[in-house]
Amino acid sequence: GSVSDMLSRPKPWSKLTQKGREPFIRMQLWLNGELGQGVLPVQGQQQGPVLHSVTSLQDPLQQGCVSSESTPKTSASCSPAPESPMSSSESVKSLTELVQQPCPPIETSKDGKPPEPSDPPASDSQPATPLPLSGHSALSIQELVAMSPELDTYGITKRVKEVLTDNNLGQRLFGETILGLTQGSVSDLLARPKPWHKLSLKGREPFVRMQLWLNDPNNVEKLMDMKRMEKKAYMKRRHSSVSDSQPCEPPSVGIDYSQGASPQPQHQLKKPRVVLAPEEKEALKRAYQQKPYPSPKTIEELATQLNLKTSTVINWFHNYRSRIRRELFIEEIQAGSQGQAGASDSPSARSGRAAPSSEGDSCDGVEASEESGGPAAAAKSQGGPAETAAAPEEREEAPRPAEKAEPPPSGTPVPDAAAAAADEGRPRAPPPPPPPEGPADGPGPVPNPAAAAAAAAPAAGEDAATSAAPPGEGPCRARDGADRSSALPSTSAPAAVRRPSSLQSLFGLPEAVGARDSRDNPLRKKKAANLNSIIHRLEKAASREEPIEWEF
DNA sequence: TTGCAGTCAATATC
DNA sequence: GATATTGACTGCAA
Repeated sequence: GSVSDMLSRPKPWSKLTQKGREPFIRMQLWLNGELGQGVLPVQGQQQGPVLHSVTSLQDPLQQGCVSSESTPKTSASCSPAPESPMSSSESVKSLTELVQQPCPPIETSKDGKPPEPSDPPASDSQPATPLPLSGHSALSIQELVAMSPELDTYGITKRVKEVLTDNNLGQRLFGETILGLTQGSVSDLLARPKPWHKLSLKGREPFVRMQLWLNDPNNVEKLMDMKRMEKKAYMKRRHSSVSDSQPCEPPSVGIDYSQGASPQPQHQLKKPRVVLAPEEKEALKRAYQQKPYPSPKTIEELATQLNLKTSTVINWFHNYRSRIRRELFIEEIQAGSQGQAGASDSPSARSGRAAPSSEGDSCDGVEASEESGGPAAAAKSQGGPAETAAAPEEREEAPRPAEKAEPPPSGTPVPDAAAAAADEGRPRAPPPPPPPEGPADGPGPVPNPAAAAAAAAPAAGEDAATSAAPPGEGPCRARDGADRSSALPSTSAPAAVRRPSSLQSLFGLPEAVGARDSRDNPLRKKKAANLNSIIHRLEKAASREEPIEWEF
């Protein structure tokens, strides 16, 4: 009966208690083959050990995150190769060790990368899988991910960034060597980590890897070695190619996809990257504001009017929604941590980030923030409607320059921002032909895309929506204050509740939540008001469209 | 079929 | 040269 219930109505990980997670861990182990023996000791003596191990496993990861170093526990060599039929308890145990060891299990050798077998030590058995994981460690990672306690993704990335920066290590090297990801992904991950509970198993993997890496006392040295080796290899390549007077190919490790065949095809295969013009983006954003989930027909129209492929429009919406969502997460986290510790820690990290980084986008985030009203819900409800709701809020952000990043660009718009700002400012967006900017920029591929888009976008009725954002501006963090409470849920709330102690230190956002708000009170009030209107509109929209549980 | 999470990889910026 | 941004793609789930 329990099984049936569990299989048909599994609770989300974050809602489970330690005990409640156990069955899932078992299932995961089973799926991984670790419990294949079919002799899973349900109850009985074994149960004890199993549980014990499982629980104990939490520490390694957490510790690290906290700053442990405490017990580098250098357990012998890493060779607890699971694989072999071992009892679940054993397997778990081995994992624990794995994490604790100053292990550096992950190494990469992505294609031509010179990575050399750098530290053959760790890799015992199995040849590495395509990814940087070495043999069994790949398996272990997955298991670790499955059983890992909630990790402070923000804290982890923060530390990683610090370590990388302090040691002058690049994201590319780190990503390819430690995470098995490309530079762009690493950058994105470090800049916009999603909260643990919002991550899928796969999405958690990089964080577990990072945590393991942070726990490795020799992490930096190892990377440095890699760096050196890479340099050497590069020099060698260069030398040889030069001496051979051969036009050396791009340093890109000469991936030979082209092998065998002529290198030509490669070029042809390359699709030129589509780069949307600012006007086009504006138009799309505007359309998004009115309808975050446009119908195929609308997409079609948009594509036509903007002279883009429908797939491009579709992709754009997907990406935009998802990125806005992420911005939201970050804001929540940052807000949380800010409140708590002021800037202390890593000045660079947070502040730097917040401001400059995604500027325009962060602003998007901003918009996102406003979504907050819904967003919270959105986040919570996973996408769906909530977002829709949120969306309306979106106002175009003022893309570009720094200032906007700043706090109170509100009243006074900035050049381009102006347009956008205008929109917001100008209540009821619909009235005024939305795209004043179009012209400004000059000859856009599309005559008046924005307008077109706007037009295209149904939305109609709730123009209100558009206007949504009152003078709000305060793009980023709008929601903070007000919404925070509700929004936060995901990220911190649950966590905090669950494991206060560790989490606290890990996540660094204690109950301070409320406290920090004090900072920009004025703004917050405004935003709060903003939220109200947003909520109002959302509810309206809700009634009209889909049923949702609006939780504000 | 649709939406989303994760990524890649080409570009843009710094 | 390193990092940030972003359009596109893959795989999965509902």
